[in-house]
Amino acid sequence: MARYNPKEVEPRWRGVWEAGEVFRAAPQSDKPKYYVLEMFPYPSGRLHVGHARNYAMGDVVARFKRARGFNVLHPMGWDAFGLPAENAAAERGVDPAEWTADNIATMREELKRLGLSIDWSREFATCDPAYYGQQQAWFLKLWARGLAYRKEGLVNWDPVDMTVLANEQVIDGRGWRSGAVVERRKLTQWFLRITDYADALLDGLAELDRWPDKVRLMQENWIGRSRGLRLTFALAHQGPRLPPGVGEGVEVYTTRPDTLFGASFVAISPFHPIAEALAAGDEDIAAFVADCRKGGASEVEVEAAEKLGLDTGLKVCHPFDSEQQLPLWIGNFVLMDYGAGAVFGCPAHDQRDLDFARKYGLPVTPVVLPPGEDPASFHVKQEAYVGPGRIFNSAFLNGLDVEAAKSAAIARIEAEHTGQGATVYRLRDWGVSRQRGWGCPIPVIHCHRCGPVGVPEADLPVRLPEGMDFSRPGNALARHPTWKHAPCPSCGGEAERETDTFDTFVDSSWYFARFAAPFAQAPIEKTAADYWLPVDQYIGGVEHAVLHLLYSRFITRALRDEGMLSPAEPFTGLFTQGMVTHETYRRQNGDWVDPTSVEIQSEGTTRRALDRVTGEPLVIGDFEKMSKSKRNVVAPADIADTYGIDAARLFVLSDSPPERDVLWTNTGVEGSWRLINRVWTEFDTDPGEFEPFDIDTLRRATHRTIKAITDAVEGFRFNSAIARLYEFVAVLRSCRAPAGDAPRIEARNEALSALARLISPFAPHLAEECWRRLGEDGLVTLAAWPDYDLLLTREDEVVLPVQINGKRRGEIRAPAGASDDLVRERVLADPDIRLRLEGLAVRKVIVVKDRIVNLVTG
RNA sequence: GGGGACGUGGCGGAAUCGGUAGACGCAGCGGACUUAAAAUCCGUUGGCCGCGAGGCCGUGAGGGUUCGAGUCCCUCCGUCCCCACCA
Repeated sequence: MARYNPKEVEPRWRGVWEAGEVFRAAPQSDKPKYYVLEMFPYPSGRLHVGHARNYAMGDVVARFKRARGFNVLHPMGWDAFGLPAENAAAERGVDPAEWTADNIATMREELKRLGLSIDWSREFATCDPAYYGQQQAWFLKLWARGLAYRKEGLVNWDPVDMTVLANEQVIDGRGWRSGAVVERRKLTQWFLRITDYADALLDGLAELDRWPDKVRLMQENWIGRSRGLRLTFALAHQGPRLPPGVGEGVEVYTTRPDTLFGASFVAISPFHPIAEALAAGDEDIAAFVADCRKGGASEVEVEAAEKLGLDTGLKVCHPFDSEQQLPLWIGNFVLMDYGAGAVFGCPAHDQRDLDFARKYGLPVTPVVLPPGEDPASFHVKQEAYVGPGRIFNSAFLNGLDVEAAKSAAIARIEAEHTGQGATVYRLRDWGVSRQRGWGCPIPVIHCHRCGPVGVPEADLPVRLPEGMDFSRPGNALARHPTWKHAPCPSCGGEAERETDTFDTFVDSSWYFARFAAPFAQAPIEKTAADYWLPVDQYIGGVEHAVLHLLYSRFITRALRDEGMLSPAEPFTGLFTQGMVTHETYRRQNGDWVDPTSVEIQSEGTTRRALDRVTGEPLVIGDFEKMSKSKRNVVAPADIADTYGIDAARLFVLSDSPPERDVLWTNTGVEGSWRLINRVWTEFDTDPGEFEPFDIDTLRRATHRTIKAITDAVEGFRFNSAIARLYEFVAVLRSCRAPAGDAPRIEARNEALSALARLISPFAPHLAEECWRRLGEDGLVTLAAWPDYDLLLTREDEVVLPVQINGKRRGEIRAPAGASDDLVRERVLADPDIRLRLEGLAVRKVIVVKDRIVNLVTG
């Protein structure tokens, strides 16, 4: 009997798996297919236990499905373009390609040590020209179909890093890396027409019934479909003529056409063409517009920013009454890129308009009468009324309810041809240009004569050049001395390459399709993709709930419409897992301390932390997401040496339900390590040690455990599944068969055989070792999942708690499935119960079959 | 400001259909083994009262529905997440 030694066992079995190529997905098969995928990692350099948890979850699913008879695809790749590589290049002078390749090499080894059942033959990185070249190919197809276009748009510009930032890279109005205040700048950018798919993406959510409701709701809100009216307020030709370039009217969008008679002003964005035209001829307006543009678009600034406006002096005509004129304001709160870039203000029924009106002394005319209010006395004071009611003060709309009035107002405007009903989305087209050197080049050449021309397919991939200079901020690709010079593919004349690269979200919006045939000569090999897609189970962090998951859904639909693949949705099942957190420790001076240099002392239930070396007392902080800055990162390798990878896998899966955060503790890992040793002990016991046991009891426990764990894994309740393993091992240690007792040995072997297979998805190395110890020839990894006998999972006799008026007062035994009459008889005959019922009249007896009995007294 | 989720012992959590609240793990306490420690094993561990049998209370707070509520409904408190000047 030898102590289980993971340091020896784990690498040995990984060698066996690798030599046998047991995780290679068959290109086709009689078995049903199952595609399980975890969001691929950015090669940041080191794996931490948060990665381990994510991939362990996918691995449990992959191993389980394989055992259940599926042809499983479980691949791995690298989301390898992005800023950290450029930062490393700037700080240390390394080549981003080399830095990335080194990190991949390190992390690949670390991932392999986790014992994941991955088909490594399909591995690729998004920075491989073979991958990004295919991305360029499909981009050109989308462009040809009009799904990509160039447009001058407002972007977040980091003036220090000299690049566009995505909204999520702007934190409190500052660039996430430079800390510089982000500016709004007009820049010509490439966009993908995701808004063409807004309806499809919204409606498609209804079918994603294996997605968390939360994520579906977030996407729904992000797309933000609203129905309303676009209408034009004609400019009044008053006094002096309209300034040049202003046009004849102001188009606005509203979801409340029912309140048009309550309008008291129209406001345009500082970025509106009319504002720009006016600014050209008026210093005050120019100053105001410039001031507005300076303000950051960040949440905090917006929250704090005052609603500011400037009266242009121009007037517009009310659409229903051209006699009535409204002032035209410029408002700092009006967004240029939503709706029409202009609004009409109805202060009585919109809080923001009300605040604005009060500030600038504009009229407040209520037009919706709340139920029970008197039209003569109803006034809006400091709070706008946004509820339902009857329309009044509104000519032909009077007396209608809000919804009817909306329809009536739209109908009238449409009849007069001054506007029409419209659907507007919060979703904007996806700006994919980035002024970065370490990304996928946008495969376009700008010709002085022909304009932008796609690089011919034969010339793809457009490779990144070597020797880019990352030592200065800005776009290293654009300042490469020779790269951008290329002849026009169309006329052969002098031309320049596009120097922007794609947003890395483009790279990750189709990689799951590439895994079907990762080295094909086309972006997607349709036969392979149609076999494997959609991904049956996708697993990753909830932080990608909108962007990555929405972009992937969009690109999948766009490529489908291009005929490149068949399914509309890329991921039929989605699971968003929680993070791994760790307690934090700080010195008295505030410095963070690495957990490995902390010694925890316990006195009763109080804990103290001391520096392991100096003995200095430390402050114990909260559990927080593992991060370098707080020095609370734990790497799987740190645990592997002491307890083995299986213990780490078991712990990260057992501590919390998968969607919630795990609190990483060393003592917790020790608990998992204990389980591993207990399991191994059961396979390695001396036949001389035995405990007398009832065969039926053990068999029932075995079959009940198989059922419970099967159901738990199907339902992503890995923590509950592992709890059942603990219980089962406790049963096994009290059921040891004496030598020569064939029936008991058989029952025990049945139990051990099941245990090895049940624990295999969680602790695969241990399971193999146990399987071999059982004398089985093949790999437990390739063994079929154990079946259970439903009869054995049920009890013959059940214990029924007996309640009197809902309080538990005793229990009786009854055969399983006993009739209500029999149960009632037994309860009323039970001496304990009779004693308690003394002096009480039983008015009603409620029997819930095989569960509970409740006696109601009068 | 809008939307959503959650709240159960000292801690992580279980109870998936409205039916024995606290499975399983961690920490704690007591014991066995040991010269001793570690490891391992056994027992115990929601609170209060009681020598005991047992009783009472208990799932953030308050109400409601029900024979029966951690679970359903309403109000409130707290925590977390997402979006945010979206017209």
